[in-house]
Amino acid sequence: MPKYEEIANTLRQRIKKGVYPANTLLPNQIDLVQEFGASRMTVKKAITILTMEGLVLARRGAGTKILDHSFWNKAAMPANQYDGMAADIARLGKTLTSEIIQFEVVFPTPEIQEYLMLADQEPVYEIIRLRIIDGVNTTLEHTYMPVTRAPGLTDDVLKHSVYNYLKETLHLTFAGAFRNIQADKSDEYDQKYLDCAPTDPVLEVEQVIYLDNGEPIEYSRSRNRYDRRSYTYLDVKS
Amino acid sequence: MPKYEEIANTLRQRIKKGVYPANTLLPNQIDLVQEFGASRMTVKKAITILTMEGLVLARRGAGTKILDHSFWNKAAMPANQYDGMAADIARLGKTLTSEIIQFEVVFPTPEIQEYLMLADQEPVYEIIRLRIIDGVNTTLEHTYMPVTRAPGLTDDVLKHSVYNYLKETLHLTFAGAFRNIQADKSDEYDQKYLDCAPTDPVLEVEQVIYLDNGEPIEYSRSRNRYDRRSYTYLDVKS
DNA sequence: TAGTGGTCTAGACCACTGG
DNA sequence: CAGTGGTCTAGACCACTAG
Repeated sequence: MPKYEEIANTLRQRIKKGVYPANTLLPNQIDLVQEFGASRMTVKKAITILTMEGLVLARRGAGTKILDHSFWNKAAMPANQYDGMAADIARLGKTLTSEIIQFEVVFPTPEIQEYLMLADQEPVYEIIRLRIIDGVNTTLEHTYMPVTRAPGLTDDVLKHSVYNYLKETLHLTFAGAFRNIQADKSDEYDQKYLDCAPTDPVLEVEQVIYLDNGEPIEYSRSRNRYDRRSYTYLDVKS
Repeated sequence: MPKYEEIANTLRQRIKKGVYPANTLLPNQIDLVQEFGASRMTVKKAITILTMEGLVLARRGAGTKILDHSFWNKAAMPANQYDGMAADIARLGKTLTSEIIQFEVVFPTPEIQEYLMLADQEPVYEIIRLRIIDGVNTTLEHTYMPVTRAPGLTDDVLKHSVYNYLKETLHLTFAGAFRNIQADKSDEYDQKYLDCAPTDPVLEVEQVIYLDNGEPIEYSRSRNRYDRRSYTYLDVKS
C-alpha cells in the first residue's frame, strides 16, 4: 500500500474517532510531514483523498477543516464505489439473499454487444436475480457478462456474491463504472417479483462496469422498489 | 490556471478532435514532459484529470490508452459537476425557461436549518420554480437558500440563472454537493405543474450545495418528469 | 528484458486568508 | 504580516506489462 494511502487511513481513523473533532483544523502539512516522515507532496496526496471523501476541506491560507456530515443519514446506497450489492448491504448491517430467476448463456443483442465491447458471436451470461434485503423483495437485477471474461459462473456463485468470485477467484480488479439512473412505471415483472402495486414506480439503475484493463465486465439493469432504495453520492470539485 | 490544467485541456482537445484516436496510446509521460516543458509529476496530474473524466486509462507497464464511450449517449444529466441547470441545458443545445411559482423569505424548519448549518432565526429564501425545457414542463424545483449567504436575489435572477448570479455577481465559488436520488409517486402538485398523469412517477433529486469555505449555500428538492430526465455519472476508482 | 506508469523526495516559490 | 495550502521541479527507485 502506498504511503499516502496509509497516511490517509490514519487520518481518517482519527477523524472518525474524534481525535480531530469536527469544525477544528487538521495539523498543518508541515507538522504532518514531520509526524509521518513523508514529503509534503505525499501528505498533500493523502489530504486530497480525504477531501474527495468529503471528510475535510483544505483552503489556501486558512488550513484544513474537518467537516461534519453526520446528519446525511438516509438509508441510501453510496453510489460512489462498486463493491457489489452484498458488501453494500453488509455495511448497513442487513442481510441479502438472492433468488435466481434465470441463468443462461446467449449471444448478445447488438446493443449489449456494444455496451460490452464484444466481437461478434461472443457468448454472454444472461442472469436475472431477485435481491431480497432483510426478507423484503427489493431489487430485480438483469445482468449480462461475457463468458470469456467471467468464466466459471455457477448457481452457487450467483446465490452469494459475484463480486467476490470475480475478485477472489478470478483475481479481477475494477476500474470504475458508468451509471444511468431514472424513474419508470412498474411493469408486470416488477409487480410480480417486487411485490408492488401497479401504480408503484420503480427506480432503474443501468450500469456498465469496467475492469482495470479497460474491458467491460458487466452490463446490468436493476429495477428497485421506490420505497426501499435510493442512491446518494458526493460530488467534490477539482 | 495551473500548468497541469492547461496540459489536461490540451490533451482533452486532442482526444476529442481525434489527434489521439480511441484505443491507441497517449505519448508516454517522458515525451509529454519534453513537449510541455513540465516535470513528470505535473504531467501525471494532468493525466489523472483525464482519467477521472473517463477519457483515458493509464496502466503501469502498458501505457495510457484513449477510451471511447461515444455510445453512452443518453440525453441525460451528467451529475458529476454542478454548473446550474441553465449551463447543463445549454450544453445540450436546448433552451431553458423558468416560471416562478413562489418566492418568499421565511424562517427555516429545523430540518432545513440543519441541512444549511444555520443559526436560529436565520432567514432563508424559499423558492419554487417550474423549469421548462424546449417548451416542455420538466422539473419542479423547491429551493432554500440562506439570505445572508446569497443576498440580493430577485425575480429577474430567478428567471435566468441563479448559478451565474452567485458566481459572477457575488463571486462565490462552489466546493461540491451531496445528492440523493429516488423515485416517487407523483403528487397533486407534480400532476398540476409537470402536466403528468396520476399514475406517472417522478424522479426526485435532493441536494445540498456547498461553497468553497464549507458553508452550504442551497438545499433543494427537484421533482422531474420520469420520461424527460435521467441522471448519469461516472465512477472511477482511486 | 525494455519500457511503461506509480510513487516519493527535498526543496522552492507563490497565492491566499485572517488577524 | 505571518502562516497556510497549492503548485512545480529534477531526479530517483520501483512494480508492472508485454514481447
